[in-house]
This record gives sequence, C-alpha cells and structure tokens, in this order.
Amino acid sequence: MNNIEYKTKQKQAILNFLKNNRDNHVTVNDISVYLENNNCHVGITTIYRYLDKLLEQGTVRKYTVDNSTSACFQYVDPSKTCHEHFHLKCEVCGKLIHLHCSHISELCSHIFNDHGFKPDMMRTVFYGICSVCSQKQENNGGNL
Amino acid sequence: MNNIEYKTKQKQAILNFLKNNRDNHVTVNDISVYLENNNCHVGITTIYRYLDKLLEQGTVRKYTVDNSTSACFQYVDPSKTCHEHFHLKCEVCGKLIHLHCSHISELCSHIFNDHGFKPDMMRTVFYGICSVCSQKQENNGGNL
DNA sequence: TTGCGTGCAAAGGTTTTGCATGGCA
DNA sequence: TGCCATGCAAAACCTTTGCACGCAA
Repeated sequence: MNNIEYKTKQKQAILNFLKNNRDNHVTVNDISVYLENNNCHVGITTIYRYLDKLLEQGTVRKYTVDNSTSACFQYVDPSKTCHEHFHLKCEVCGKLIHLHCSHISELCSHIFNDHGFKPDMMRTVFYGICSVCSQKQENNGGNL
Repeated sequence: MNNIEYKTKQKQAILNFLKNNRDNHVTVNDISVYLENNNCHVGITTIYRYLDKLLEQGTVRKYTVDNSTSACFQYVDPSKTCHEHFHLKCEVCGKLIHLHCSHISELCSHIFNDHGFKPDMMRTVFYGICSVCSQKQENNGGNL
C-alpha cells in the first residue's frame, strides 16, 4: 500500500540501455534483444511496464514514426531541454536521422510566439529525402 | 491489367464519411462503426485498402497521435493542397492547422543546404499543442 | 466478360492482462 | 515478512495477406 518503488537489476539494465542510447530512439524489441545478447534476460512485459512508469515520470519520451508499427522511446536528459534535437526521416531508404541544430529552436520559438502553437519536436518528424538517396536518384535520371 | 479504378458503394461511403469529418481525424474503427450504424456494412479490409490508396493520392493524411494505438486519418481538402502550407497538429484537440510562414521555408533551405536533407513539407506535420488547448491546461492548473 | 473490389478467415506483429513466483526493503 | 516486481502464457488489439466470390465497366 505504500507504493514504494523497488530497485531491481532489470530496471537498472533497461535504464542504462536507454541512457547509453540517448541520441537514438529505441523500440521495446531493441531493448529486449540487446539485453538478451548481454546475458541479461528481461521479459518484454517488464520492459513495457517499466517504460510506462518512465513515461509518467517524464524520464522517457514516446513517439511513433510513420510506417513503423511499434512505438519508439527515447531517454530525456533532465538537464537538457531537447528543443535542439529533431528527426529527419528519409522516405526512400527509411533512415532516421538525428540532427542537432540551433535553427530549429529558433523556429519553435517563432511558431510559439507568433502563431501560438507550441511544437513538440520530440514527436515531430521531418519527412523527405536524404543526401545519399537524392544523389542516387539524380544519377538514375529520375528513374526508380 | 489496365489499372482502372472502379467506383463502388463502399468507397463512396468511406470517402463521404471522411469528407464530413474533415475537421477531425478518424480511425479505421470509427469509419467501420459509423458505416455499420448506417446500415452500410463495409469490411475493415476494404477500409484499410481504400485508405492506402487515398494516402497515395494525397487525398488523406495519416497520423499517429500519442495515446492512441491505432492510426488516424484525415481528409485533405484538394484546394488546400498547397506546397506553401505547413501543418501543425494539436495533440490535445486534434485540430489540424494550416500555416503560411516564410520562416519554415527558410528552415527547409537551411536543412537542405547545410545538412543535405530535402524535407517534404507536404508530408511533414508538426505535433504540439495549440493556443486554445494550452490556455485550457493553464487554467486547470496543469490537471487534466 | 474482364479484372478490380470486396469480405471472410487466418496470419503476423505489438501491447496488455492474469497469475503464480521471485526478490527488494 | 510485506509488497512490489517479474515473467510466462494467453488474450486483446491493430493491420496485412490469401483466396474465392461479387460486381463495375
């Protein structure tokens, strides 16, 4: 009845993995596979339940990228406001690019100040074509 | 082999529902339930397949909104299908905001010139909270 | 008549739930 | 020793696929 949270191996392993991948988003499967390969089996039920808690605490962000059926999670650095980090998704090769760029926070401030809308860049994904794929398309003369 | 698209009752019923709800996003289940209640049964397979087509045609947009496990779709007015438009989606009320703003095209140029990524703003949606909903949240002192 | 469209059933994948057991405090 | 945490299995969902039949053109 006290609602005290216990410290366990599983939780620490999950949180460590999230922290070590703070620059990337990871899926439940990513976590499960990684831990498995490191001789630290954790049931997916546990992963889901712990991520739920971390989500409530704001320790982690959840978002979904188009075409991906499963949810993505990312550790949120308490000191850092993640306004400077955003995502580009290449629609050709599917690569997800993580970009640190001050221009984006300027844009966010502008949208908020002048348009009253408060963007959540952790949830927002820019769709387009990455440099590698656009180069390929040029070389092919526009054919697929 | 001609790839001609046929007109059917089912498609018309789905498209009508989408048009009548152009101010909201709807799920496959919403569509299915509504049609069922209107004595117009359409299998979910058909709904999924038709939405896929509409998506390719750009007649409809697909979203994933937090807290919802299933995908959301929203009719896009053909007259508003303009490359100068950017889209903001409020995650609280679901409203889709069309925005004209030179700052975003500047950002796109910057992303392309300095990062080599060519954003497709027709496909990109900014998620966040609109002014009305953020005001409401403030008035509630942060409670839901 | 042709071939696209439809819908059922089944498969595939992700997430949640029930329940007995394990383990922190 | 209390309770929370864990993990298996099963259930609950969402979405896709296969296939036979229906139906627009």
